[in-house]
Amino acid sequence: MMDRIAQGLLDSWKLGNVLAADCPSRGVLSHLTNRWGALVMVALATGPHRFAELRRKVGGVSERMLSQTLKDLEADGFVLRTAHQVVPPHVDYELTPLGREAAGHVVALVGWIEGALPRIMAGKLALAAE
Amino acid sequence: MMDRIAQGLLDSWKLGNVLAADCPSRGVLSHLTNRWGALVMVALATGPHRFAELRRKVGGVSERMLSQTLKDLEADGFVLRTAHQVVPPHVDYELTPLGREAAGHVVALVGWIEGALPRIMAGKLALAAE
DNA sequence: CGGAACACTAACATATTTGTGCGTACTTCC
DNA sequence: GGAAGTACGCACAAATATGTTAGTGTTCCG
Repeated sequence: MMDRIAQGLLDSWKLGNVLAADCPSRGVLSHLTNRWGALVMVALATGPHRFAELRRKVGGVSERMLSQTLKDLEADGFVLRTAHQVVPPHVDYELTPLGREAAGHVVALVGWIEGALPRIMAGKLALAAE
Repeated sequence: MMDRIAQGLLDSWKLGNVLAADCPSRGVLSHLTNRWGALVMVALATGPHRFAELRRKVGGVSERMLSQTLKDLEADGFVLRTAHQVVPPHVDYELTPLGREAAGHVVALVGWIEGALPRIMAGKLALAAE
């Protein structure tokens, strides 16, 4: 059933594309799926955040990586950066409409992983025990 | 609207988890989202494949990376490896039921990217032109 | 009989990603 | 007055990811 759905999607989208080494979608995919991209999207899915706020929310990210990641996502048009010209700097990051669509899928994937985690871990234990 | 949905999912799943640096889901996420993991899942979504067949289908992957990726996905319980004991080796890879669930989300994300690519590229051009 | 295909693996070299520490120009809090 | 917070950029180091090459043992093909 899932196979039929997947096959249908593959056919309708002519999904040979990403599988081709030189498709531009590879770049976008990597921004959304590298170590921090997905996490930032998840964090932003709940609304606008300031830089330091994001940094605290996404556990383990360094300032450097966060700004890098945000820059990539901004360049892809997923994130809107708004800098208020005040003296202690104040910058807001939020998802664009396009970003919200992307975030929906990322959140779905991440959410599924979390939900399936018990089953995944159980499978790992079974393999390890054999 | 999307925000409300995302917020709801986040709350119901207590999604602080992935955002926490030490959640095991981080590992699974990285296997599904690193350079080749997602592509292999997409390729396998259409049915079982042999090693060399996958290698040809996923553009640009080296033998080393492919076997590494497959091993990771197998360890997560997403891929089932079946080795037929014949003399020119013959090994089949296919998604497990769990893997099919995961692949559904990955295919959805990748598919969306391909569909949204025109809009994404248009946005990039607009930014570059300014 | 030479060569390709199969499904890998080990060793090594390189590329890319990520982290760390420092500096900024100012303000607010104690 | 000293410390901390703000949103980064830069240079350098370390870690990780990826690629390259060569090799395995057999069988089929020309």
